[in-house]
Amino acid sequence: MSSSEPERTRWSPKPEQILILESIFNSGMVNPTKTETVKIRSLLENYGPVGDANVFYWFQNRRSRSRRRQRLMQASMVSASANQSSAMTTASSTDNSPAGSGFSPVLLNGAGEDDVLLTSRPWPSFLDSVQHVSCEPLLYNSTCHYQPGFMTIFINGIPLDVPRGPFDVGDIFGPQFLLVHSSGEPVPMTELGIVFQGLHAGENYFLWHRGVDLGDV
Amino acid sequence: MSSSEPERTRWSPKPEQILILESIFNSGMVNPTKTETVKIRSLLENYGPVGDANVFYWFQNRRSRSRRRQRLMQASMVSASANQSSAMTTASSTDNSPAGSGFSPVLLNGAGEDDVLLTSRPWPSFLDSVQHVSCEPLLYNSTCHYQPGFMTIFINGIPLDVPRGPFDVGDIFGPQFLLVHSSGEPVPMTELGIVFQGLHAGENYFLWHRGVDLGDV
DNA sequence: GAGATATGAATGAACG
DNA sequence: CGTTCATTCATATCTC
Repeated sequence: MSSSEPERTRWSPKPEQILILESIFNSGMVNPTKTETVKIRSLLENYGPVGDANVFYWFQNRRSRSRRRQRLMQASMVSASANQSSAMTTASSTDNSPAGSGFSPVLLNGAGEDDVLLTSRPWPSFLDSVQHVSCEPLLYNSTCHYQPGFMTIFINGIPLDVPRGPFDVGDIFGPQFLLVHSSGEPVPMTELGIVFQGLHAGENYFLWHRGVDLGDV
Repeated sequence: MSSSEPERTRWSPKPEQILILESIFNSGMVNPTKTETVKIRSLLENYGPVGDANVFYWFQNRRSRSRRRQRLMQASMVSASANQSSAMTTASSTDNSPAGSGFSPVLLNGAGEDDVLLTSRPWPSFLDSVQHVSCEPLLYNSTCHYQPGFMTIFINGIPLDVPRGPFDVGDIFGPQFLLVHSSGEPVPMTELGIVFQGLHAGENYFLWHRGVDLGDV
């Protein structure tokens, strides 16, 4: 009977899997090839059942929604010139970063140690010693303490307001950190630790602890 | 402390905003473009803070749930269609309550039924003696027997194809019925029962039995 | 004020 | 790739 077990369950990525996927995406690999997809899948399998299609769809959706959000944001910016007061409003979520939902630092290694995926990119063992800094476009800050001249970034999912323009890295993050763009390029700063260009909304950075060697990844 | 409790509050549309959204949806614009979404958003902002994403989600959910309801309704109606000949020519002022299937005949007034909610209208007791005619925009006709020149309407959840243009009411529904728009206005027709303007996709009508007095609601 | 319902938000899957 | 569908999660609202 009727045994056609409906059982249609769609894939629900585990937190660890999401973290891996986000890390990969934010590292710049936004559109993995078939081969890379398979590698990623095998990495994810250490944390639960997952298929290549799931990985494929995940990246497809991630790209799509990332762009859509940017588009919507621009559109709303255009008409935002009208009403000052309440300005940016509600809606929700930027993206991921389930702040405080039992996430820990960064950890990426853990399981599939051997043969880490991303051979082509500066991806890392030093990952577990850095902080992930995500500069969300500040689209939806319904809750916030937003104030002009500042932007909200997320460090490992925890929000923090920083100046939009130049600022002192040591002042904000502590003297032991450098900022590295997700591309691998360090953010230019003076020897006094002043970043002139500020952080770019929508980009991802890493807070790199000076003690770690970046050269040999 | 410090508990910057994210305090994620989700958008709660104001009654005026819901009315606007419902009006737009019922006028046939069930899937606004991005540009239209932005315009709608700015319209809604006159009554409270709202973002593009809210509008986007609202329409997406509205479509989805409208469809789901139609599906469920049809499904539960199927069971009831066992005997009775063809249909609706019998003004079912009598309800046959389908044993505990949750749904019964028409009743629209009941709870916060979906399409109604415009409380300001002359909404009446004679409702339970009429047939609910919903003109869904025929968006999703994957299943259907759709053919050009016709549109699908739902009478108490049962689909029926009618011409898009003028048609003879008596011919389609039987001589004892009039069509009344959900606003309470009868649909204009000649004394021969010909409706010239046809039915408007997305609108809701009632098949009104001529024996019932419309005057005193 | 606990449970049921309504609904905003999110997202996996898939279509065109 | 943009868009849409279906399902699920989370929370607001309602009811007893």
